Amino acid sequence: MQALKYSRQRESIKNFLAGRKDHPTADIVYTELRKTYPNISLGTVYRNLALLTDLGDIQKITAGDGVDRYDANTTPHNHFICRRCKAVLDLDMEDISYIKDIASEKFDGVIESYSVNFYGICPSCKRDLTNE
Amino acid sequence: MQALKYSRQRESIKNFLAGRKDHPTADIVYTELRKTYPNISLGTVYRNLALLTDLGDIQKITAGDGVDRYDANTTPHNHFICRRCKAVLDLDMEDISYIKDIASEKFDGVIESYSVNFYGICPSCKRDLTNE
DNA sequence: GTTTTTGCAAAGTATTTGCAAATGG
DNA sequence: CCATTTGCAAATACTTTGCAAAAAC
Repeated sequence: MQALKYSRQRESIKNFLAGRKDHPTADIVYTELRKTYPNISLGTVYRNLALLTDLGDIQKITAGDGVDRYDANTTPHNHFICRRCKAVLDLDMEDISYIKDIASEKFDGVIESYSVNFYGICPSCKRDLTNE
Repeated sequence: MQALKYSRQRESIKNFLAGRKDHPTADIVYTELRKTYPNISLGTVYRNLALLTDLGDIQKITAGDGVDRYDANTTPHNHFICRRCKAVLDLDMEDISYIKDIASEKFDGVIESYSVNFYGICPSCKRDLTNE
C-alpha cells in the first residue's frame, strides 16, 4: 500500500530545484512556486521536499545556520558555505569518499555515509572585500 | 568596551560540558544545571553557549536533526551520528585535515574550515541489532 | 469509489530577545 | 557606580500536523 500518486505540486517542486544551481530553502521554493501556483501552501512544499528526499530524488543540506536547503543534484559532492553572504556552493573537487574507510578503521560500528561542509569566503565576497 | 565579567552560570556550563563525553543539547545542559542552580534560565544557557562558542572555549555541533549540540573538546576531531539512537560520538581517526587543501585546489574563494559528520549505526546499536 | 494529496490553520520545536533587577569589577 | 549578566516571558524562526475538500487512479 501507500502507492504514490502524481501531483502537479510535487512535479513543479522537483523541476524548480532541478533548474537551480544554488540550494534554495523551503521558503524560497514556496515563494517562487507561488508565482505559478498562487494557492500552493508551505505545508505542501515541506511535505514534498521530505518525500522527494526519502525517494532519493533530491538531497537535503544542513549547513548549520538553522535552515535546511535542498539540492536536486544527488550525485556525491561537497558543499561550501560562505560565512559572509551565506551562499551555499557546490565544490568541484577530487573525490574524498575514502575518508569513510579511514573513519571505519578504528570504529566498531557501521559507517554508512558522511557529509562534509567547508566554510570560508566565497569568490564573490572575496572580490568585494578586496575592493573595499 | 564589552569586557567579559565572571558569571557563576557561565562557569558551571563550561564545567558541565567539560565533564561529559557525549554532546549535550542546550536543553540537557539546562535541565542538568537546574539541579544545582534551580533559577538558571534557558535563555542564559543559550546566551552562554553562544558566547563560549564565539570565544572558542566550546564547539557547536550541528548533526542535522534540528537540535544543536555542544562539545567542550575543541581539538579537531570528527563526529559520528547514529541513525538509530541519535547518539553523537567522537571518532578516533587519522587526521584528514588535508581535505581542506583538496577543496581549495579548484576553488577561487578562501576555505577556512570544514566539518565532517559520519552517519550509520553505533557499536551499541549494532550489538542490539545482532541479538534481535 | 477509494486512496493520496492539498490548502489552511493551528501546533510544535528550537532558539533568540527585550527589559528590569541582580551581580561583577 | 557603571557595565555586564541574569531570569523571566514573550517573540521569532523553522517545520510538522490535523482535517475536510480536491485530485489522482
